[in-house]
Amino acid sequence: MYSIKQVSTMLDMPTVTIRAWENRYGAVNPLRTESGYRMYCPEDIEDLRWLKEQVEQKGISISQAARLLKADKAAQSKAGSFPVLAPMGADEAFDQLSGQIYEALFEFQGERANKLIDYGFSIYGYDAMFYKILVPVLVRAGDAWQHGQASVAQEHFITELVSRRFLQFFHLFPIHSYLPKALSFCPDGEYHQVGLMLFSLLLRRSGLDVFYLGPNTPLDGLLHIIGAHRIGIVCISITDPDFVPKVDEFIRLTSSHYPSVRFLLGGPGFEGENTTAYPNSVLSEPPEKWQEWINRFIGRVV
DNA sequence: CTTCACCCCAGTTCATTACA
DNA sequence: TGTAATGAACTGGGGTGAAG
Repeated sequence: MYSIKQVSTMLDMPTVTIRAWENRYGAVNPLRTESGYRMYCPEDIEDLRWLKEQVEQKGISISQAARLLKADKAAQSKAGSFPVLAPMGADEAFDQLSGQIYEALFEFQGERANKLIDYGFSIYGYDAMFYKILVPVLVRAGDAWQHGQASVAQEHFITELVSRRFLQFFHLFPIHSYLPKALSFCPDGEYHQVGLMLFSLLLRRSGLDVFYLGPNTPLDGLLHIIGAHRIGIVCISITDPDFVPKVDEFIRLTSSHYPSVRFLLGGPGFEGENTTAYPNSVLSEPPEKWQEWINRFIGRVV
């Protein structure tokens, strides 16, 4: 949860304007502390960001944008808009929603998938949505593609849409300037970014400023970025061991210019022995331990 | 067609009070 | 002491309608 000051900084909006939008148009309805202070959840921040975009980029008046937002939310909450979840355990509910999102995406029903995802965020919050619902969607899409049960187009469509939803959250978390900046990417030719994206999001949520370059990133020019922006940690993910020599060479070159930069290597491409000249940089922890690893890392650098 | 007064909308400022 | 809440008031832009 975030204070109005933090939201103001994140969205580059004066606090008075945020209050005016709430009081005049009911744009958002943040929770309050016992003393009456506003506390904004990620969904409130997303709503404000959406409203700001409508006003600034589409020229819609704030009153009209707020009406659109309310109408959209009312439509989403209408009975029948979403399958009513039968009484069940949390894991079953996660599996069911994850399955519904996957099936919608598999059928290229992007609008429906987005509404299901919005619905999930409003019900379960973002932690559960990431780990219990959206990550399984990505894993299932990857498996289906590998086993020939999904086409390349379907796998790309699913990955693209879910990735966009992930990356929206990059801008929501406050940055702690005392923490090192991170650069994360998959080298050119490597297109599988799911693990990298998840890890980068965790870094971002922990307060690091993350330069997320995504998949298929040419290595030329990265040295300049690392120097110009004083990058402290470089995260590289590959699924294919064939990329290891190229990555090793990049690390060697970067370390010769910037010895203090720390490298973090992840993905199936680094699994197994003797795949890289920098085995100490390989993140061997499973995804569920990544947050603990980051907490330990931050504890060491602060 | 132009001018002017009026109104509405949206953002901002200010004063006051209370909390962290 | 800085931050946040509330409410009133101010400001500027834009739309509208009457009068000339």
